[in-house]
Amino acid sequence: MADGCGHAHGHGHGLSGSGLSVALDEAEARCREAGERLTAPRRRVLELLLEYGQPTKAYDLIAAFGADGQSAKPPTVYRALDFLERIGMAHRIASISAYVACVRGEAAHAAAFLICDCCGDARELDPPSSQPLQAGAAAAGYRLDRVTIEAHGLCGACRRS
Amino acid sequence: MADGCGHAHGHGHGLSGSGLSVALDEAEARCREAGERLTAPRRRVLELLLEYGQPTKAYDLIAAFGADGQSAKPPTVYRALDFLERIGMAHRIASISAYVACVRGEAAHAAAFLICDCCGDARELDPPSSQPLQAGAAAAGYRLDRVTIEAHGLCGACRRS
DNA sequence: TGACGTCTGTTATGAAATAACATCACACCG
DNA sequence: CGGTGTGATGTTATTTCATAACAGACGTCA
Repeated sequence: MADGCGHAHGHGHGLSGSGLSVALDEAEARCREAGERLTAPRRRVLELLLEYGQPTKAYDLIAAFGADGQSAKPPTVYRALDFLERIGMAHRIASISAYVACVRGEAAHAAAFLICDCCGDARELDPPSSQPLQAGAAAAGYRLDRVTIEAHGLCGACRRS
Repeated sequence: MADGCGHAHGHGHGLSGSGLSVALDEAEARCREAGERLTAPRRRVLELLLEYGQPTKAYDLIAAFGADGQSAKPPTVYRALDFLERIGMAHRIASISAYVACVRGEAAHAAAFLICDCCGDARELDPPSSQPLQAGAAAAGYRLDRVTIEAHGLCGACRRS
């Protein structure tokens, strides 16, 4: 978490309790529909991401993976993250090397993030129309596959303090 | 360079010879105007980026840094990259952990990239209007600072082969 | 000329991600 | 039911990417 601004961080918007269970069960159902399996490690990583509700480092997930305080091995978590990303239940925010859960119902989709450089929190937006970008891509001969927008700045809470 | 598509890569658009010298001299002039110094390591890193003309890994720059085949130490290159990025003469493309020179005349600016997942080449576009994004940010209470768009896909050459 | 800010050189370490391979679980089909 | 193939996991090790920390050099401006 980028710091240096002297105020409380970690504003909590994560799921817990029944909200978490429900979200996980829905995720499992969505996977089944898509012919995919939400296996134990995948489910566990998704659970952690949903609990945290903010961009989380892969190694934090690795450290928190075991219910008993045991770490996972890196590939376990990275593979789960790849899976979740592939089916659109998580995103990687490359500019901060972190991962967030995504509750949108779509498979891998374009994503836009507002990222607070102070508290490290992020908010996912509906991406603005990619039409101008598509036009630019076509003009350059490119065929686009996936687009990510990462917008850095300060969130309201950090801006005011 | 992401590969696996069985055809030639490394389509060459880099600077060399007098074009390179001119670009470097211009860069030096622009720095001076801005009250910044294009010191030797900074100039060398910019030179390498301009020569390559495509996204380049930091450690490739490190390896190529010395004219005599000697490597630089990582901080030397990372500091130069930070500087070049700060004044808008280079960009980091986070999704592929690579760096590119930028010849636009503006200080640190929003950037949009088309990135070919096959040959690893990238093209910088004028970013589409950030207005919808700014609106979303304002609604969420964010004040934006810098925005990067990274669009992955296939370039014309790779798509056809 | 001396004090300050900035940049550099260097050593060392930390953080992020993947390679490679053996093993396991499951669906499908004969 | 048992074989077969595909995909997922467990495990060890390594690679790749980036920064911390500190000493010394350089320029500049009072």
